[in-house]
Amino acid sequence: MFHILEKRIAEAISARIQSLYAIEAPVQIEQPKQSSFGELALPAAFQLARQLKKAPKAIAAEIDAAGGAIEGVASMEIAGNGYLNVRLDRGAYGAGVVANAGAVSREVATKIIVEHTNINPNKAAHIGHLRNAVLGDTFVRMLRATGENVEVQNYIDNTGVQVADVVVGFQHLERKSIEEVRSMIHDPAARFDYVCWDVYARMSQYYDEHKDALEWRHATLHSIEAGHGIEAEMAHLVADAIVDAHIATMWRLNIAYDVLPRESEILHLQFWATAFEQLKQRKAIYFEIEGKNKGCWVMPGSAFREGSIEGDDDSKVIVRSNGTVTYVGKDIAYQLWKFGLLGKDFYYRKWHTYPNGHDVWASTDEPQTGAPQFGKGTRVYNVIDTRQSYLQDVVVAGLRALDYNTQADNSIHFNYEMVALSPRTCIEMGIELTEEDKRLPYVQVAGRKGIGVKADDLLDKLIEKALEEVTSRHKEEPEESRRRAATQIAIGALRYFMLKFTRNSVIAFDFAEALSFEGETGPYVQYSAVRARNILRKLAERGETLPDFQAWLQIPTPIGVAPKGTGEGAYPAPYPTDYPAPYPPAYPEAYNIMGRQLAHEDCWQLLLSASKAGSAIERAIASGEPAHLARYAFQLAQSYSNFYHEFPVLSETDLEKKAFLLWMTKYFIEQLEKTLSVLGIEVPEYM
RNA sequence: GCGCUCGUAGCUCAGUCUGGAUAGAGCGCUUCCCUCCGAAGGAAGAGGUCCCGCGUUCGAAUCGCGGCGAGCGCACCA
Repeated sequence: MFHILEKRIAEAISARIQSLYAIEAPVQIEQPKQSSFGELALPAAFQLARQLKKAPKAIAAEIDAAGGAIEGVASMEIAGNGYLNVRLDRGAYGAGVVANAGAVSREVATKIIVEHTNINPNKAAHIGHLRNAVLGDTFVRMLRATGENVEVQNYIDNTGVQVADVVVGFQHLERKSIEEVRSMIHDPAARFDYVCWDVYARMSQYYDEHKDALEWRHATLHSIEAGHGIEAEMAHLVADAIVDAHIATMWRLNIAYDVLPRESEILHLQFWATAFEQLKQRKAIYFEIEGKNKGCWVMPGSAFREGSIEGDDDSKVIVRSNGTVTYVGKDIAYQLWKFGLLGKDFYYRKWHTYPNGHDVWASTDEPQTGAPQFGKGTRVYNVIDTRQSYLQDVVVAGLRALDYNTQADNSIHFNYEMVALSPRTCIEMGIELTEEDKRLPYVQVAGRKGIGVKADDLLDKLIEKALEEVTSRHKEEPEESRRRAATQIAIGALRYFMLKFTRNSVIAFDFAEALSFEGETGPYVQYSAVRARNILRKLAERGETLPDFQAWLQIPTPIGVAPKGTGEGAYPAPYPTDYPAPYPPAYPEAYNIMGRQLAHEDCWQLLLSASKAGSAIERAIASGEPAHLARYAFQLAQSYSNFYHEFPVLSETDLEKKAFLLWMTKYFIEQLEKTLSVLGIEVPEYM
């Protein structure tokens, strides 16, 4: 509804400017600084002031005087130094919202790929990984909410150094046999991902003290690459088990995947060999015959770095002098596959079925039947830490060098800053800090040192605290039900916490802050939905039913776009004049009632805010900031709090008013729940 | 050294892309509000050199240049 008005007003004002000054200008629409200024602000006069050499205020006055009424607009006024502030016609707007005007659905044929999570399968997930997964998952939900077809990929580096190091740790430090590792995996109490966390940290420390131990790593990597030997077997065992652990952890947060492309198949199916041929043929890379990169295939720095001169100083090695490919090389091949440009595909096997019936598939090198089609996207978002910007630039440069410019343009590094730990939280966790560290704003997470907060631990802690809070308020409810509510609250708190910061802000993770359920938090937003639902529940308990407000307003069903303009049809003018309209409304009864009820500021602000859910999602996609949608949810909840305190709905004696307040409550719930579901947050039954 | 990002209230952050109205929110602090649709809430208040300087502009937190301070990158690791 809101975007219809925006468009209509922009067009009308644009036409006025055209006829007044013969200037073709796109009209910008802003939100006024204060709600008392109206609903829309047009800074058009400022832009024209320069061209016309006239005071903005005078121009605004001319534009204001230039035309007749705009449908849906109650008044316009000149404010500040030349703003045109627009007040909407509340009756018309309200009637339009009830009639569900402007609802659109669309079908798309193209596919968007979002790659996120991508955790090394060698230890438990930590809070840094959570930021990645929550950002990625929320962005996926945002895209899907607007009708996009989205495929979620989680890349598994199951053959890399990090997995190898855990294998080395099990063999040489822990002296564990394959059978012992297997039995740990099968014993849920052993918490295999936690075991690996410690083994990895210990092994990293051991390398620091015994450089010759690196031989073990090399031997293990060699075995993994060759695909046989006890090391390779254990590597697969470890990686597969940890992938399962990550899937389980993320599922706790309502995060699921469609496909797991694995590095092992990229190797075995020779993805790189195919990409290598393409890169050589197109001369995107060349064989270096001198300098420090002698004997390597390199991509010149000029390909991916602005202002770089040809020379080997900042060129990037793609194939090492020993003939093995670097990570970036493999990533170029993978990116080509995502766009369907490699001319090769994986085979797939079903990896896991989620409790809701959704399947996640994994790549395999053996032919299988019955798998869906993956890859072949038209746009690709890679949710990756901003520290890898340089490498992502190289990947995109690879596409460009192969003349895949459209795909290069559609390769988006959805970057974000890291999650660190606040010094206070480090101390709480028993991590030793120097005096210098204590004065820093944050301390970096380091998997090699075992410094970090495990995702499952954090979630458990949140659930425990939420359960205390829930129990203190609902002793009468059964344990299972309280635990369910506590879990939903914990997830709401965690997801909101990860989303409230914009992407390029470093999060200094702090337990006290993350465990807070007050103020700008997920639980605050959930609470407003719970309170609204309570009203409807109490209504039913009293034996009353929710009035059919649409029928009350004499708006015909089925829901459709309101007829514009003349109000022809079943509701002839003249309409009652207690809420005068500047033009004949589509639904006179609705127009009157809504106009009357929405005269209350808190009602109007809530309706307006709630009606913007759709455009909030679109704006957040446009800006690439899930944080903006989180903020919208919070503001909508705040708006409801004002409404809630102002209007005791159930005790209202005026029937029209009560019907309106109940409808308002229901509409708010619908819009907030829609927004929360895009944020991946559920609303508990009670809290 | 080069590149990227950041510097806004005591703290944590929005706002900067696209310049415009008295610079916002949450936390913390000070005072209030439960005969209840559960206060995980609400009302009110104190709190700002938008890092500094110069420039562009009718107008700069926002754009440009130069400083200062902080972080992150710049492997034949991933």
